[in-house]
Amino acid sequence: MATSGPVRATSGSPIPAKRYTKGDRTKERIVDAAAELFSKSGYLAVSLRDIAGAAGLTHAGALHHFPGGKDELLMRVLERRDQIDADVLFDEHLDAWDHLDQLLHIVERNAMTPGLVALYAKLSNEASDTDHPAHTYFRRRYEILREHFAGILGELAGDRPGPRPDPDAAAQQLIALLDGLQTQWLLAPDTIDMRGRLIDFLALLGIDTSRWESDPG
Amino acid sequence: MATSGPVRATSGSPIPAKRYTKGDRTKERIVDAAAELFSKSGYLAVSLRDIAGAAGLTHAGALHHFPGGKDELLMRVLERRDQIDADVLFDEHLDAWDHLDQLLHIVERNAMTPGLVALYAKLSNEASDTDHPAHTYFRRRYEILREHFAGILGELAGDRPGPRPDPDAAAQQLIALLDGLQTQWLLAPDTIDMRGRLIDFLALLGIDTSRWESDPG
DNA sequence: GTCTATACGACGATAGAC
DNA sequence: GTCTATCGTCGTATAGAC
Repeated sequence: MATSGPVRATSGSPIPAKRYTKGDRTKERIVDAAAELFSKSGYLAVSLRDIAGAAGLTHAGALHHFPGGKDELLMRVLERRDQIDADVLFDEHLDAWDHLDQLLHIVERNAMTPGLVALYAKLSNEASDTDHPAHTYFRRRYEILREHFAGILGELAGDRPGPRPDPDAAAQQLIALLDGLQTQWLLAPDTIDMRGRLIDFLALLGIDTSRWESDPG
Repeated sequence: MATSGPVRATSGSPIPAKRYTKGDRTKERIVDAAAELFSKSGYLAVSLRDIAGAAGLTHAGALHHFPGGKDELLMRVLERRDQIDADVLFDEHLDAWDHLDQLLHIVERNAMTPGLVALYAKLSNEASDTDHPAHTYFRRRYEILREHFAGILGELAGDRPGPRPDPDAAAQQLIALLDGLQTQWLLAPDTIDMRGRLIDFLALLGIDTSRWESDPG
């Protein structure tokens, strides 16, 4: 970190905050277009030419900004979305109950953005191949989520009597339930109430779910 | 069904059990190759030329036997595998406890065939697109599974006291858990004990899991 | 009925001109 | 920074040899 600044001694201009070049704006346009098209049609059905066209250039032009090609573009879309969730999930000022509230909110929002949910669902399974471009990304993602929910569930389990289930195992189950519900919901949206099944599961864990009993207002 | 037999009157030979033509054998070789390649690399990464090559002919030759192309080949692979599971899952001579035993066995077998598990996991999420070749297949598959486990869980819930959860909702949760555990297990096999987490969940439902307490012998 | 040869359009990707 | 041109591969389709 100590060497990140410009150090050219002979030049009078230290190359300062030349933020937001034309290329940066183009990059953003491309990622915007990619996010919208991926959300609507998934990853595989969208071509680089489609994305570039929606952003107003050719596919070769887009490749100049994202040398990694379609894969890199995908990662940028994922990271941007993840940042939003991370901000609400990992707010350290919140307690365990607030964190569960946030989870409920994310589930409710997901139910309104099937495109992006489908993208994540497809990718998290494609990425099981070790050499998939998003493999380490998803491995790490699940690791973090598991740790996060294990902490929350462990905290809440302390509130009540009875046998104490392993919080890490419960976190694995919770995440698995969320993913699996999405699979069924994407296939047949009308038959699956993701929010309801999540609350059911929390109740099975012995958590007081009365605060979420009625439908979201 | 009444018209399935040969009816040629003038010929002395009624074209009887001329089973297993050369084409049938070729068909089988192609499906075998497709199953192996799909299991190893998924559906999308495998080309029709790869499959045909592994079966010893050109891609055009394979298209003669499967005019539906790659899609039809996929369905044949899925149907063949499903037949095996269906035989053990839907045996009407078994009671609810036996059915859960069968489920445990399938989970244990799955833990030894990651390729095929990965194929199913990827496909069931790809197939969320309405026009995917396997969409209706998976929709129906989940419908059947849900009905199956709802019956089992409803039966077992009757055995014990306390509040009666909706069997259909519990079945959705059970299937979701199985799918979601697979996703995590495929990404990081060492960190996930699918059998253990399944038993945990059954215990949460109030089912006596003492019969599965120790590791499989 | 079984299969090869060949061609089409679209894809991801690269090289090099402007 | 963006383009055109080009490559190899994909799924698919058709004609015709055997």
